[in-house]
Amino acid sequence: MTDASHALSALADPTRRRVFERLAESPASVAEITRGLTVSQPAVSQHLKVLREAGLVTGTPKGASTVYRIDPAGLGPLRQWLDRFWDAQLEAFARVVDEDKP
Amino acid sequence: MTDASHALSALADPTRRRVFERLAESPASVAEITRGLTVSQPAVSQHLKVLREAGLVTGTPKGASTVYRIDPAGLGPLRQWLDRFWDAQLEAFARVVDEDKP
DNA sequence: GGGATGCATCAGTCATGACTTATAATAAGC
DNA sequence: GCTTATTATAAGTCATGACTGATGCATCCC
Repeated sequence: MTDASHALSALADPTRRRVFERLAESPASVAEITRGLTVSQPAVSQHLKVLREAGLVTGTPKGASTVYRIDPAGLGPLRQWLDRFWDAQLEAFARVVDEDKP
Repeated sequence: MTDASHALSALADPTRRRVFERLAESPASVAEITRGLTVSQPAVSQHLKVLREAGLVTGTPKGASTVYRIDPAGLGPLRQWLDRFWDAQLEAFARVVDEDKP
């Protein structure tokens, strides 16, 4: 029902959102991600851990470094959750229209 | 670009999400919302303020009470933001497929 | 008008989490 | 093998924000 909660709380943080947006452009290592930000490397690793546990990104070891990429299925639950309210809104609107009938 | 940030941080909180979900079913007063939860009335008012400032709900005074309802346009930016990554993912996939060609 | 109800704001408490530096662990290159 | 590079974890600090009770302010009803 609300497995979107993980995605929501993960993406609520601005820094974590920037990490996610960075990976949306192309896969990158932790060092590469860190270069684009103003926080330390451990901070980036911690953010990546949260994003990983939320199913939003995946990390695959590549030699000494680890390449992170977006998990395509990660945003699914959030999208679904959002659509529920979209539908609910349409229902509510239909209800109001219905009440206007004699 | 990321006006979705307000919506994200607003919906990241579980209690606030429950308030939002409650209003998705039907408009309600603050007292009615509070009845469905386990937090105090001031807490609900504070959550409603955040949701209001995020453009997710609207409150209209009705006599002594205030009726809150979902703002249909509120989730728009968040949906749009989400779709950006959906598209980016498709692009990335197309790029990979392209690279496989001789 | 006076009491009651419904909501918002104030002030204060407390937990969570975002960040830091330091350090451990693993892999690559000389 | 030893140094260097890359990442993950540990420990600690600090700010933010979610909650509470108390209070102010309207509005309705008698």
